[in-house]
Amino acid sequence: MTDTPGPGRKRPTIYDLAELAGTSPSAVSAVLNGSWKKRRISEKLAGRITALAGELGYAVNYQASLLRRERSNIVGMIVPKYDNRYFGAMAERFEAVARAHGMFPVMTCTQRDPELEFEAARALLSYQVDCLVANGATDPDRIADLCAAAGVRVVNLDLPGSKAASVTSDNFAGAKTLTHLILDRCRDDLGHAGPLLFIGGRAGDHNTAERIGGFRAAHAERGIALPEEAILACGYSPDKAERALDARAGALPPGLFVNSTITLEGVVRWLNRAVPDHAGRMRYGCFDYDAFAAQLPDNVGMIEQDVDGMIAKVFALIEGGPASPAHFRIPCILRTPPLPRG
Amino acid sequence: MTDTPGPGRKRPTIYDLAELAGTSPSAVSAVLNGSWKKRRISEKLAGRITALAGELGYAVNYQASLLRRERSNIVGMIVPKYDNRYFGAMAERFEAVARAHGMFPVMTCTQRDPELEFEAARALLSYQVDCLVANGATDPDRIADLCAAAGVRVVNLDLPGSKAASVTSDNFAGAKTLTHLILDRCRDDLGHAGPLLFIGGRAGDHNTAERIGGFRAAHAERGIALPEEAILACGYSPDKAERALDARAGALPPGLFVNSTITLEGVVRWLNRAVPDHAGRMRYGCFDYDAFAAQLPDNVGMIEQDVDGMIAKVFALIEGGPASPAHFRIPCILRTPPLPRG
DNA sequence: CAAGCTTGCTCAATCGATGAAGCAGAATTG
DNA sequence: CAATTCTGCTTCATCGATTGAGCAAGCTTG
Repeated sequence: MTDTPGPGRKRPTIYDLAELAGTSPSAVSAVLNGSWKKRRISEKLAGRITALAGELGYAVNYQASLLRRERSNIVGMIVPKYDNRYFGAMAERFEAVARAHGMFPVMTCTQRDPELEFEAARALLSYQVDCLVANGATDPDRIADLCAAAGVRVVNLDLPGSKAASVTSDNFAGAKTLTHLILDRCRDDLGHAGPLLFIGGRAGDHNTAERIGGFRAAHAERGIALPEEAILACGYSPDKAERALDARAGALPPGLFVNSTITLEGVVRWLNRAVPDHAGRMRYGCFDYDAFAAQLPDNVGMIEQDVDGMIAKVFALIEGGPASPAHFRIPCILRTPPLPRG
Repeated sequence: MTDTPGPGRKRPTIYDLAELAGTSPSAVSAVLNGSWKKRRISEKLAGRITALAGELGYAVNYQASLLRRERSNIVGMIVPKYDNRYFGAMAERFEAVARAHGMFPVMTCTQRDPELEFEAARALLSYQVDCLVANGATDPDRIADLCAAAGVRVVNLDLPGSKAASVTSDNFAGAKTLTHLILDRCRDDLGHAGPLLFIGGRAGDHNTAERIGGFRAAHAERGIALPEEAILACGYSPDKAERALDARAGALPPGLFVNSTITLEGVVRWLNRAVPDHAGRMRYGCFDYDAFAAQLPDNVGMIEQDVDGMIAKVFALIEGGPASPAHFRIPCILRTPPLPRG
């Protein structure tokens, strides 16, 4: 295909192609961007140019192309992390759906750093995104202000903001459902009436707060009093969970609501270490999904966030008319083990 | 900060700022891109322009800026998938290191589709990447040709190619080490001399082939004969593993080499279903890492690929001089359970 | 066969940022 | 005080693709 490939070569431009084909740059441009029929370029010339472009490995310069167009068709998303199932799936789904809508997705990972978050948003604006998805942004309203000044639409994802439309999981409802399930199983399998222990996350965290709300609501609906010590918002990491459990006074209730698989990792480690005979004598559920964690014998259910549903809603908002700062809560999916255990 | 934010606004340009500040566009440009000292713009004017830019939420138009510069400082990477730990970690690490090197990372996910792979590479070229990382590309040489024509450097990652430098895990050595470990534990804990069963992956797959090579080599080093049926390259998915195990004739050897955590999921499911009393009577290892899988009682070790090391090598190649199509194999990390089991 | 339409192109302005070259006016020097 | 240097700007061409306007040749039509 390529003549004599080698580094240090200049990328061919429409001017190069025009000279080689003995025609004008605008004819080349029209042929290569598909507007040639409209611009009455003959099939013959079009064929010649296309073939030449193929030979030279021509690729448009978007920098030049987009400078001239008024819409870029680029959708940007900032993401806190990739290396966990939830945000990884978000990133992947976002890409696929953007492409299906004829847009070009650009993502950037902010490492949960609020300053980087803002800089990343500005960088994406500089790439002339038509639209920005602020995924898990700690200060979405600051980003919304920036985008408003640039006339760029924003949608918040995973964490809500007040200045743009927001799509999140229905953390409250999901947590309430899961809490009821764990309470049911504690009662049926172990004869334990509650309350459960909530572990993991940060109380200041919006989603954790909503989940704690659901956790409390489920207890309230059953008339179970919930002492303050029943909420251990000790952070997410396995180590923090282990240390929090070590530091806890009093007997461990046999029912646990674990706020993420990361935390569950610490919980399992702690159980294996500190409660040698725990097998079969605990019931827990986790707000997050992991295939191996789902197979742990005393795990009675996991909440999986509906990533596809959330991304679909995001694109509906992007395509839809002028966005009001509404908050859409997407129901979560409860995953229970295939067979009942005893 | 912003006056009256609202959609449909035009992004401010240096021309807008120049008019508002009563100065020329090039002064504004110089101030905003930091070259103002060199261009002898007064501190006073610089301050005025900077303040104005802040007020209006100005962000450079990279399309225009990059069109004028000769290097873009954009590094592109194509990735097969995000939603697994390995490629998720790759993506995240790639971003972080690119930023640390003062480059802007752009990634695009190819869904393991060879055609999309090529199109994605072309799209990244259109974004004027200075350098492209072809991660897990099924046809890296085709991409290398395309890039050579554009004078863009390529580095292959995870899967090697012949026309550009390649960085992969040392799959052979990793698999050999893991095989020896499993054989040791089979002998010591269960009195089983081998051979093991290899399960998962596709034999045509470069990395699987290398791992099978390591698996064979370990057996050969111990003088253990390895029948053909000991290699079950049945694909990666849990279902395929389950079905392959169902279809297998003869007794299951007590030692397994599992080629990925995805496959392990199926293996564990099958064991739970088809071998009720398997606990404590099996030893297996997995070429891949997952925190929960690591806690499975009969799992004697997992191979974690050294993502940080691989990405570091990739950037060393990017920064380094003219790249020869050498193949660098990065050693894997063996992760064994913290406490010996019996 | 002149007037008008169609076909198949080319011309030239434009998008926003950049930076070499240039140009007043002030400051310094001999 | 003329010559030179320095300061602090401005002017303008440029990057590559796009697109409205224009133009020459060929074809219709009355």
